[in-house]
Amino acid sequence: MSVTIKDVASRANVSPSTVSRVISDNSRISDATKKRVRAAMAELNYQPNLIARSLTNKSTKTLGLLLPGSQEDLLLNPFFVQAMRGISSYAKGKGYYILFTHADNDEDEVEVLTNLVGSQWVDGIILTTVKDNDKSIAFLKEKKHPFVVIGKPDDEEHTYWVDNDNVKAMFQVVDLLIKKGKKNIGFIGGAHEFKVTKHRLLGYLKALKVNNIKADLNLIYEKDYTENAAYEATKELLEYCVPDAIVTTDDLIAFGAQRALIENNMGNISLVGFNNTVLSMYKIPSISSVDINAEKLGMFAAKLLINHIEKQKVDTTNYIIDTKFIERDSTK
Amino acid sequence: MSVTIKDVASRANVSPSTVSRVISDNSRISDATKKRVRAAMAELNYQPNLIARSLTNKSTKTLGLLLPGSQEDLLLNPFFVQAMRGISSYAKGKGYYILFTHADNDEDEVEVLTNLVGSQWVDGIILTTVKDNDKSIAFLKEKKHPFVVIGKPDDEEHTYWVDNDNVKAMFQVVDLLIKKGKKNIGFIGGAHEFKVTKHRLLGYLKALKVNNIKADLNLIYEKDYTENAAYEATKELLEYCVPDAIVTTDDLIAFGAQRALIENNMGNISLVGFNNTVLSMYKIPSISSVDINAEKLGMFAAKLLINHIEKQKVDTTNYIIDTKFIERDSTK
DNA sequence: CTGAAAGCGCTTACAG
DNA sequence: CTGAAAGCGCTTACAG
Repeated sequence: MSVTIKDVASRANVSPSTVSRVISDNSRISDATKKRVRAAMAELNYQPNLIARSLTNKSTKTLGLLLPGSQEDLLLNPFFVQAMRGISSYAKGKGYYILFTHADNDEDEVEVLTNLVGSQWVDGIILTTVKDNDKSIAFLKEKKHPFVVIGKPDDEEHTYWVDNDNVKAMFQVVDLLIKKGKKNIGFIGGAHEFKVTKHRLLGYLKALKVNNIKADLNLIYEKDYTENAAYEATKELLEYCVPDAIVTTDDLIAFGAQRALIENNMGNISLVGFNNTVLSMYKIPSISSVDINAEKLGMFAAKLLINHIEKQKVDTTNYIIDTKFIERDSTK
Repeated sequence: MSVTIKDVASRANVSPSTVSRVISDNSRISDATKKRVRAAMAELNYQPNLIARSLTNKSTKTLGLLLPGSQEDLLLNPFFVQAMRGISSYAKGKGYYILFTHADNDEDEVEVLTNLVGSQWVDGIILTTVKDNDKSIAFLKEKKHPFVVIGKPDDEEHTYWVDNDNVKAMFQVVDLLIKKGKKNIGFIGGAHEFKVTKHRLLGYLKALKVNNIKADLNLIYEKDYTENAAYEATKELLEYCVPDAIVTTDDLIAFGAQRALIENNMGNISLVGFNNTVLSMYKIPSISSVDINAEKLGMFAAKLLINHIEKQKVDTTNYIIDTKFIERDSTK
């Protein structure tokens, strides 16, 4: 059916081995032969069969991307698409394909990974969320299968990972609010099981402590990453007290919080989102947020993984991607 | 390194051929042998190497998904993630993997496809947007490579595709608005090059015609699929006249339109979005929208493609996915 | 500088 | 009911 290395060989009057060497631009092949073979390839419109190559090389040049399946709406968070774009761009530049899979639920995740690793489809795997005692990480470590994780894992030393400094990023936000005279600051985060929630909460607590403000657990909520869960949490919070400000771990959460605030005519209470999604800019008032550079997170995840796979000497096991506070009307 | 069919064979004292037949549950193998071989597979934790299998079978059991790269923000539209989820779910159920690639720009698209097809990585390809004289479609047809397209192509008869009935969906929206007494209705769509914009515009025009309202080109805008482009278009529109209602081809566009309306104290003008994204529900006023069932579009795209690849007899070359008008405050 | 041969891990037509 | 052999399309150590 399609043209193979043999067809090229016979057309150029050389052996298949020679054609293969021309493809890899082996220096021991004469220029004359190279020219002839390349002409034949062009005439026949030859493209190497990558499956065959993968089998001999024991490398598929593809990366597996595991998306979370646990929470229905999690995937709708623009973070994932942005990270995917970063991953995809970098991988493409290095000649890698991306295979993407999703888990249906938490238990399913390890099963998906088992199949992926066992089938030998991918050279390495990118995990997009991290939890405490993460089972996927444990599994891949045990299998000694190359992987990288977006988010800070338990074992920072022996895992490849990329992340923002979420503690610091949230610390700066809360510290700034305190400097502006806010004392009573609410915290509305995503589910506690995710490391990212934990780290941002730590930054919040640290800022309070540094500024000698006692933390009040009644001001702290950890729910789902949805607009509605955040709306409900904020209503609860408002029943408890009227805060000076509310910080959140995601713009979607900030949107829900803003809705509750506006409903209670408290639209002027300071509010901060996270991840700086497009729509935060267009809210009324526009919502301050922290740009976490999701695309860059993806790019560096791919970079770290590919370096590792190709056994480049890597001087680090992780990258910390910079964040940036974007101030808008909601904190002015 | 990893365990192969040979290892299983020697452990079970049979030939590799027999092991292979047990894997495919060939009926000519005795139950006793099957049991023995399966035990060996379990003990050794054997999983077939799918790359090797692909090479012999000339089928990779993976589908290529091409995402648009032309417009930076297009991908942030929740539609794509929802469609991806549908594709991924269906494919997973049928034992297919998804390879995803993106084009950097329009010209790049055919090049990406050339590589994908030539490398023989995928059994079929899913295209997620359709334009007039779509080059990607032309290319895949010429190569006779199996593919399916989300959106209605030029050649409806000889292409596999899934789509909503966008003409009808928009017709119903506009017809309803007219029945409610609106006459002067603005239309703000995405870029004209996309079929989907065209079809929704057709539905708009048809509804006007059926109701004997003359179309006014000054009420019609076709810009990018971004909040901001829509905001600008709406401002322009408002300078021209004060409409009774505005229909759009996307929620993101409706968001931008709403912002312009509210700024001009015209928040009470009827407004309709499209694609029914989560946030439309939480806008103030909440925005009516059309649910296009993106996940179902994805599922049926995968279904159609897989049927085609596996040469199931398919009684149709396309599926029309139902839409549903979700009425909210913006049209009450 | 080039070729023949072996091998990657499967599947399947052929033979018994 | 089972096995030996050939083949899928590459790459590379070995030989010359």
